[in-house]
Amino acid sequence: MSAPKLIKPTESELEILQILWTKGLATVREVHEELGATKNVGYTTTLKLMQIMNEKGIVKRDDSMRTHVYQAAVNKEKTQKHLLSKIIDNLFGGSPTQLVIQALGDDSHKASPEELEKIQALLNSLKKQ
Amino acid sequence: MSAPKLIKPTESELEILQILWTKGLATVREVHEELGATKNVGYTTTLKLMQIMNEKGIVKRDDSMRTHVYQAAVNKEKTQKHLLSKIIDNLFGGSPTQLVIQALGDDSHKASPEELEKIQALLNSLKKQ
DNA sequence: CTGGTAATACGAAAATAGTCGTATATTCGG
DNA sequence: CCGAATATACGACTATTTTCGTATTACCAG
Repeated sequence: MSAPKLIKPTESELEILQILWTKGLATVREVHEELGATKNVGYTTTLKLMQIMNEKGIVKRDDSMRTHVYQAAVNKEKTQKHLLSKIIDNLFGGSPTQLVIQALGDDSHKASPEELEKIQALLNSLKKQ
Repeated sequence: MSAPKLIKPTESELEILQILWTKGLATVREVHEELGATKNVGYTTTLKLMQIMNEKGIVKRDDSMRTHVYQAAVNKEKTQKHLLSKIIDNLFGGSPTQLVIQALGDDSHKASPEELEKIQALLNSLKKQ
């Protein structure tokens, strides 16, 4: 079972994916400990989750060693795009503009001037079409 | 039980909320029929969902008539902002810019020139700070 | 070798979400 | 008044997600 066409990770799975996307390779223990920063669940819970994700094809693992090494099997940008698309439909009635406006206006996640420039650049290229 | 501090509507609840946000007031049947455009579930399913939402305080209803009339009890923008904030953390590692970039690049939800102008306007006002 | 630590496997409980059937009540046309 | 249509209430079944206990196996320090 390789990478599935339609990926719909659950919330917990997303937390794990984020860690894997950042670290590249990681053991269950490493993931578990990083999770511990925000969450508090048992080790076997994390383990089980990652085993399930492996079955679903969301992650891959190298089990040639006693301590298995995991990595994400789904592309970060693709996954983000896919889920975002759902959210645009579910939460913003299909309007990405509304989403962008809310996101830029989110006081708890302010964008820096450099980031605003990035968005400006993208906006410029979109306008040229 | 009035409007709860932390609102976390499920997917189905979000679909119903969207309809209520648009219509303002609506009966179960009206919501159900609008839902029927994209989904296909039994009437009592929609009813039950809305009853549960009422218990949770997500919607309010006027049951002085035989046919109850519902309305959203949570603010649209607040809810969007709240959920978006979670998504920024869960899916984009806390970076709203990444989210905006992905959203604007979503081919299945293209933004019109007018919408791009709106975003430009917002961007301009953000840059002035 | 042996006991303690750490790893995976696995089953199953607990929590959450979604679905619908059936009972019952109300309304209304004829 | 009667029956069909339409409402709500409510329980229960299914599926999915999250959680963890327990068993088993591997590794290592002494």
